[in-house]
Amino acid sequence: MAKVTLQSIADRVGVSRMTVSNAFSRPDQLSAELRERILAAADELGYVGPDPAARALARGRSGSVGLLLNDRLRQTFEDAIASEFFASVADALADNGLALTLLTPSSRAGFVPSRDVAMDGALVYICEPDSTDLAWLDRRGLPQVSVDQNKREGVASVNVDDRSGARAAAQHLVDLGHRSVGILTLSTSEGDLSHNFPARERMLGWRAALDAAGIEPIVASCPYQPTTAAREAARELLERPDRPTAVVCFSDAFAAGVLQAAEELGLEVPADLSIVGYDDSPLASYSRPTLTTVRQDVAVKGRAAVDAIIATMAGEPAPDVLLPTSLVVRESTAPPA
Amino acid sequence: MAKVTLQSIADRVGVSRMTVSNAFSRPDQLSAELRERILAAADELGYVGPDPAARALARGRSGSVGLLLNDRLRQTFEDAIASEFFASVADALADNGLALTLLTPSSRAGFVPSRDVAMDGALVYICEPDSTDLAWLDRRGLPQVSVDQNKREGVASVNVDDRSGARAAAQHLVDLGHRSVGILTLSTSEGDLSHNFPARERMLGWRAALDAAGIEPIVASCPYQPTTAAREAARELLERPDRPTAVVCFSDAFAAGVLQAAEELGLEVPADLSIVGYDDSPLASYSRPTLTTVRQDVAVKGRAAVDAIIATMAGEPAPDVLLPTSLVVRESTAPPA
DNA sequence: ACGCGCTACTGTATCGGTACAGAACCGAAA
DNA sequence: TTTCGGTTCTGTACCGATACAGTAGCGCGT
Repeated sequence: MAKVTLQSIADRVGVSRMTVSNAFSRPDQLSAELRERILAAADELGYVGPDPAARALARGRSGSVGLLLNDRLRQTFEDAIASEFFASVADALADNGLALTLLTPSSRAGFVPSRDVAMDGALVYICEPDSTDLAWLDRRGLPQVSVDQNKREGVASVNVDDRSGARAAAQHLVDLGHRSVGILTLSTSEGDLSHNFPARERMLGWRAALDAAGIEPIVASCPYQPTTAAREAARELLERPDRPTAVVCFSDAFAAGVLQAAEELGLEVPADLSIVGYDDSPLASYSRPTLTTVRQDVAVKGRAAVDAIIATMAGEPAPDVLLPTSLVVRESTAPPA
Repeated sequence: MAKVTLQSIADRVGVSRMTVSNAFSRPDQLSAELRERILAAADELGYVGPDPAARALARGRSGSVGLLLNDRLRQTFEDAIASEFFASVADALADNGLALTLLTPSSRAGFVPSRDVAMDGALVYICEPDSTDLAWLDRRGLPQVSVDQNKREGVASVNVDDRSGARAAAQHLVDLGHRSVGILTLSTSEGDLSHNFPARERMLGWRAALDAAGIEPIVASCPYQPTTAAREAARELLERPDRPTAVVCFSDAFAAGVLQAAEELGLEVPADLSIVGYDDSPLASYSRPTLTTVRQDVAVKGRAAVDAIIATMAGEPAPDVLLPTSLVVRESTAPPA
């Protein structure tokens, strides 16, 4: 059987194609009675609804929003926080009649998602600021929102107030009486934290509190993956002669690595070592002892990102959102021995 | 400035629009020299590349594959296994020049992702077999692959050999000498496990091993979310007068709930209670004690699903894949006291 | 009887590409 | 010289919808 299009339905009912289109897309443009007849005929012919591709071309928008990541997803998702953000974004978009399309790097020559995938806007989540993908988005003139990244001129942004969060984390240790504090932060490929918003802000926050207390931290770092890297970096930190009595970490996963290292070295947490994580991921509650950490509301972040991209697509001025954090004190911190 | 299209470039270079199209999409159709000139002109005019929407309409395919889920993503992603699968799918698709679009339920009236989103095929991941979304996919005649679901006639499927995995888990407990075993499985909204492939197969596997040993299990169940439900269900199970000496669980998250309940009740794991999880999610290694569990290779599952959808889209016969599992013995199991 | 505003429907011109069949040209084999 | 195959480029006909302006008919106030 031939493909069913608006035209075939129009012919069947004896109206113009435009009227059939309106029956589906602008019900207020025709009488209810005629609309019923058209829909019935469409159903009878096995019509599914206006073809999304054709509609996208004619309307000039595709109804989907891209999410740009520099890393492969498998890596990104090792941390539950990323996937939770993701989920929140997808749900919020769906409620606004938009679909989420993932733009992850492709190994296939000639296929560049940020250039070749139809979308009306994009969320830029974890990207090098000078990535070619970003350049394609710019070139297409697509509305963008950058999340957990440095602001770019004229681009909407959604960020977490990581500096305050980290400051609270470090202050908590200071208040408990710690005077020797370690920092386990993220080591980026460039060796330069300044372009990574969370890494830079958290560092500034930790140092702000420690500086005020006259404490010079011992800094260690490790890459985002694999998970074992955190444990090894933590071992080194804890085997130093001037072993700190407390450690603040870039994430809960890093903190879990410190916990493992402490266990291996026979250190009691929090009696011998206090640990503070970041994010309040599920991990923070599952681990033993449970982790003191800085909570960020990832669901809210996702919704904020969606609100921002929708506003930007509507031509409204680019908002800059900064979301609050809160310290969650659990079992992994205590005064020093 | 007016929008740059193939035609503007053609006019600029003095060739036909078709030749410009070929310069981008079929480089072998024209001389290298002319192609260079065309690309240079395109670059100069600020052309980004063939418009994805127009290309989708003309070619008859959109270059993206949908992932259909019945639940909201936020819920689905509470389990790391789902997001890992997801990530693996996205990465594998990208390597094949395809994008991944998420089809999650929308609260917006008139927007039905499975009907309204452009795609060339769909992976059906967690869906009621009689969902309307599935019906739309069918009606569109879209190639499908169902994952972790019962096979449907003529639809490709990718499943894990959950029955064998569960049997191995239960057999492990039998071999350790347990004679009183609890099962904490998934309770579905319908109260009927038969339509949920993993739930049914795991139950059949557990029972197969236990039946052979003449053991009648004590069965408890709880919903997939929230996470606390597992702990509560586990408490009930462990407070029975005939408390089992071991429990097999539907997932590692469930097992973690049992672990928490045991802790609350002052039971030592594995001395007083053995626990076996399922999936070998990160949780299984993080928890204390570490969890004995059944490993499934989610990355392989994702790649298999992608291979299957690509084959199906190419018109090849629908494959039925069944992936192996393996028992991973860690600290949470031991002989009964 | 006339003009007015409304609702209900239609005609035409895109949207920006791709497929496919051919035309023009050129060197080599017969 | 003719024929033939191959490369390179062109013309035309879609792909399946939507936007927007326009027309027809109708009730209504005057």
